[in-house]
Amino acid sequence: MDSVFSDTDTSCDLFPHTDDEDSRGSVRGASPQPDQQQLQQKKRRRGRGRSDSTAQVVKKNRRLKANDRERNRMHNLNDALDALRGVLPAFPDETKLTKIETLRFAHNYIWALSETIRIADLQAGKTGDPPLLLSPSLLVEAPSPGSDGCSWSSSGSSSSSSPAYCASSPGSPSAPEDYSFLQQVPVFGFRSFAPGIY
DNA sequence: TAGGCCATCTGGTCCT
DNA sequence: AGGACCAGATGGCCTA
Repeated sequence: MDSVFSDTDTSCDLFPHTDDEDSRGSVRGASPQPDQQQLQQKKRRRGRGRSDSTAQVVKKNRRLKANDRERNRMHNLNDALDALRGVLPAFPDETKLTKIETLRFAHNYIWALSETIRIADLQAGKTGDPPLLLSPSLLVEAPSPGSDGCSWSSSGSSSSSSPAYCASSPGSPSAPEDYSFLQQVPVFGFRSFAPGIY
């Protein structure tokens, strides 16, 4: 991963004498259309000499800065995705979830937890017990949201029940058998949940 | 080798 | 004007 970043970071600096179009043609386009190639050659020929005007330099610098920001933005997005992976129950085979799998799994995980709460509340209502937003059994049986503490609360947004769940749950890594309650939920099966759920 | 996944670059659009 | 966000394009890596 880091090597990839560093590679492209340096590649970012590998555009010392090319404007945007040139960089696209030479670096990205493995097989540009012949016409485009000719155009680019013409451009390059025309561009020799004084062509690297200050306007072009400014444009190039802006592009590089934009690339850098975009890279950071995507890194932030991936960090958030990693944090989400950390909160979700780990797979027994420890294969890293892909991005789309992470999102779908999170979706189903939240749904399953909501269902569990709903069912627990229903049962509490039947037995005459005081209705609990979060039943003790859920807190015992539910898998820990993550080993690195609770990131639910950091979102600080709409879901008011999540922090309570987190606060009551010791953030210890869960054994695979801890997820049995999730697998009882129809949608949940490790890796089998995914495509076409929503 | 084909297909999936990913990182990056890029230009366009919207927002501040 | 500059930054954030987005989608398309491209190439690399990995796996079945």
